[in-house]
Amino acid sequence: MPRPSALLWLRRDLRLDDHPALQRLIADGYNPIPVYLHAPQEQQPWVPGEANQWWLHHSLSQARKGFRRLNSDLIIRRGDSLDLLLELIAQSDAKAVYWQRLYEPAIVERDTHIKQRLKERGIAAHSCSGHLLAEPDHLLNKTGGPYRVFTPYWRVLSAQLAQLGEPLAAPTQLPAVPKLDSLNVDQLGLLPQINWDAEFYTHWQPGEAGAHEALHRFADEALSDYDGDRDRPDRRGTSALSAHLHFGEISVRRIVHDLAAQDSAGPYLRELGWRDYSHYLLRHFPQTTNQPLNQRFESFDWSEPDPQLLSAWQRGRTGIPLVDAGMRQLWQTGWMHNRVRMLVASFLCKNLRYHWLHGARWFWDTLVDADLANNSQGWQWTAGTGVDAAPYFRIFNPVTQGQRFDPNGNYVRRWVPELAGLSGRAIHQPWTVGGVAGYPRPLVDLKTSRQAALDAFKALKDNAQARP
DNA sequence: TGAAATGTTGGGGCG
DNA sequence: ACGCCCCAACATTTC
Repeated sequence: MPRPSALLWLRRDLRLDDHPALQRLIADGYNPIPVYLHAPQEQQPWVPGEANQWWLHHSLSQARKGFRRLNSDLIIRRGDSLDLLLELIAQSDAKAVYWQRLYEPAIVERDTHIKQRLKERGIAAHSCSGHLLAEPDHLLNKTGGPYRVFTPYWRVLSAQLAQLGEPLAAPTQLPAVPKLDSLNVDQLGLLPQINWDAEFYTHWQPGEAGAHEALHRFADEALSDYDGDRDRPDRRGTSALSAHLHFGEISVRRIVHDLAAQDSAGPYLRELGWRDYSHYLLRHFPQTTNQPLNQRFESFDWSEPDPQLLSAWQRGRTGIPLVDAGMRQLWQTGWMHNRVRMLVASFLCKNLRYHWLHGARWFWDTLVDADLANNSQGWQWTAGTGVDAAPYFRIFNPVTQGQRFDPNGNYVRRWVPELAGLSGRAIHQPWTVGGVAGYPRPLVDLKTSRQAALDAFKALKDNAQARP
């Protein structure tokens, strides 16, 4: 008797290597039918943005090639996930569905509902771990609540890394899938309508092969100097694995496994810990995609955004070189160096005093690695409204930061070519040499806007004390 | 995973 | 020789 089939419902686990859901499906005696169900509407109100979709298009194409190379396929459909699953089950006589768990609130709710509906119909539904280093529900402090500070959380998580287990090898062959209708990736309409992504292609190689290439590049060229170079936007000191990780083209366990042998891996593993922590926090505080975790900030006096100022920030025309360099790098490549992300965020939330959601929404649309957990926690961290967040008074000075982390001005020079002629010292403060034709004067004064932010935060604090 | 203001210290110039 | 001032360098405090 032939083996029965089961659906392998791929979502953001577009890989063959170290794929627990795939391996468990096979171990349970099924033939996998890999499917991708396009249903962005189910992620309201955070429907994936443009840059994210660009990456998804290419990641899906690569994943489909990967499965076909093993004699399998990836069936692509669009609609309502539950309807599509039931339809596929009827058409293929599949007996079970396997998938890898995700932690965004809307997806958790959907998956819970789907699991229940499938079980009612006698279809086995198995959600597997694999996206994170640890299941958020399994790490709690002594009082049974979630860790609200990163360091104790990381102490516990990092102690568990030794017991992560070996990554599961990719299959070398898969059974053919039955004849089923499938869309082409093109038919999902994921690529932008305007020619905005042209430069993306020179920076990124979406897909599992590109993910492993990036890991090797990082391990060979950057990991040993990571502790110092990760803060240098003028160098290739970071892993640039974020988008690959977001789409599950490589598993975080694979990364830890391949890097942990190197003595210098510690600081990078800690950054992976921050990734897990963001997902952990989102799982335990699902409202933080739209609301401040620290409720005191509900009544904070954010400024009403001036559309022109907001647009200047978005497109890198603020007159602050390092801020503009970062925002242009984002617009042109779909990515921004992490230190510069903190800095442009600090500028928006503190110097302009705009609500962090304005920044979070822009990042959501323009980052190829846009990830709801990382994005929400990152913005709340900078705004000072989150868990273990930067205190309100920690306001970056983009001039000082530029002199410290882009000392020769090469990063600014690359992304703000109007300033290329200035020296390393003047390039972070062109107004001190009379400005540069074609480049705006600073839209806000760093000193006075900083003071205004401090005053606003102080008012919030006094207000809180006034009504205990 | 800050910055700026304020405080302290110690060497050197100078009367 | 000594006190005084200046100021850089560093440390501490405050937001």
